Amino acid sequence: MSAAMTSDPRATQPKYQRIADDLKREIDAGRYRPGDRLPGENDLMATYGVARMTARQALGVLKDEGTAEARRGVGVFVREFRPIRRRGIQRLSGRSWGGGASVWSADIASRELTVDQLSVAEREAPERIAAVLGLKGGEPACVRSRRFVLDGKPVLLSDSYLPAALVAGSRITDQDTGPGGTYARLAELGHKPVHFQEQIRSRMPTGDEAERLALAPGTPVFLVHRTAFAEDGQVVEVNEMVLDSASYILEYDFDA
Amino acid sequence: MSAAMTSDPRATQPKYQRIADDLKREIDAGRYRPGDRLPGENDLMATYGVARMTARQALGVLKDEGTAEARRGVGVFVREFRPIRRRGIQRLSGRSWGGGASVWSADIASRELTVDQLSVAEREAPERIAAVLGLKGGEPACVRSRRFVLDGKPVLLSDSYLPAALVAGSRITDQDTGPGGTYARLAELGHKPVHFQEQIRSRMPTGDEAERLALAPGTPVFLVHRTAFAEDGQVVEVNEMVLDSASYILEYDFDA
DNA sequence: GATCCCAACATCTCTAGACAAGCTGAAATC
DNA sequence: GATTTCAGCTTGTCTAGAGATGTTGGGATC
Repeated sequence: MSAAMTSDPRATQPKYQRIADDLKREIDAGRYRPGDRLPGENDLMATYGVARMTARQALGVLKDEGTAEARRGVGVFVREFRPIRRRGIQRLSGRSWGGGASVWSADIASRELTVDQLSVAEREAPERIAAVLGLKGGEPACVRSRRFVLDGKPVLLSDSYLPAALVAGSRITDQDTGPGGTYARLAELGHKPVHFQEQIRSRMPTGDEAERLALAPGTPVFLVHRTAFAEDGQVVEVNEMVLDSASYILEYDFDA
Repeated sequence: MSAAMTSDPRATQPKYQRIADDLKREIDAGRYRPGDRLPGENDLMATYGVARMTARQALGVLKDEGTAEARRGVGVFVREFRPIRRRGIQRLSGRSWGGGASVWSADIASRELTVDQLSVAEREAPERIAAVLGLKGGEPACVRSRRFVLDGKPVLLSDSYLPAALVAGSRITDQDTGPGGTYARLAELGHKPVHFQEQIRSRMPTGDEAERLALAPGTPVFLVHRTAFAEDGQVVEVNEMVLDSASYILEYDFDA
């Protein structure tokens, strides 16, 4: 979507998007600095010859992104803290505050974390997963369910879903975790995951979860729902994880 | 139903907001479930007697929140992965952070997250905080404790620690959240935070936390420990937060 | 000098249309 | 029966206005 932006400005791109891009470009170039006033609705109407709603929509893009903020009766201003480039590193560390054993880094290289239960199947995914993966009409998914242990203690349940069509005929189903695991295989198939989104919830475990993770009573679990996107924006994997909150802390780094 | 629309006994609320609230209420009540189709633009125009742009704006509120998604040519649907059951969920995404009205960004700005309890003091910080901040020998920290409410429900407790020497004489202690908040002030003082690290834990709340957040029994809390670094690597702020896990989902985006 | 009022200006809300673009299902065709 | 076409639905984009509401600064008043 954004690829066509720079390469083909003539392509049917909404006016409001073009105006928003122009503004962002000028901000990036330092023409407008944090705290500066941006052209307002009236300015954009005059400059670009568009209607108020269109100018508003353009400014709305910047507002939604957090790049700009409007002060009613005053004007639109560049915000002090612009959106980050979301280049975070994901780490799942065991215990201790200052960062102890990093068991999971960006390249998903696992150290002491090992798999002790594994099942692979091709079947229909739950509705919520299928929707995210873009599977229609009972199209099957490749499902890998795993349990991970750390120092002999089970700490993580993971269900990984991939579109079956994506991995048809490959040996991805046999792959274990590790540097040469799922993601490397996806890359070989031309579907290298380059962007990730994680949603984290917390709740009390179900009876089954408590048993499989050998949880002490009163220990909540993390639910991590990760979506992996390829370069073209396609969802190539959905991973649902249940983590023992007594064994894990989640760590994220990012820049302003 | 439309009778209530015409007269506004309470403060005049925008039509689009009222319509959006109606929809959200019905979703919360289970009248529309995830995956269900919502009334579209035409439906809302007919039901509420508003123009298309107004109906669109109402649906835009749900879209921005992540409650609903529109499929062009098809309709508007309740999302599978809603931020949360109830309406007050926030995204604490990396994206949001940097964009932030100091702390929370665009999302929250449009969603009435307000401070309802505030205390500022200069005192010694707990050991673990003082260590991270690099304070020695009882050097004091500036501590801002806040409780945030969303739609009248308390959802977040926040303790922010800054080296007192860093903010001596400034009015940072008076600042509230918002565009000109703590981070903007730090930037003015030459200690602009540029890098962040977050550690997330989950556990059952203490009695005090449960009371202050009005938690339902069996609801765990998130603990977010955020460290903010300036350009030179110095730690300029430590923020410890307790979040109602029933009201919040944490969301992170990152690239490989 | 201090206070109040107000006009100018900004964003916000809303209208009543219009056409474009994408999806779906049914009818027509092969 | 299988395929293609197309009408009718949907959301997306856009216009040219209008009034409401909030902010600001200057001028008149006290």
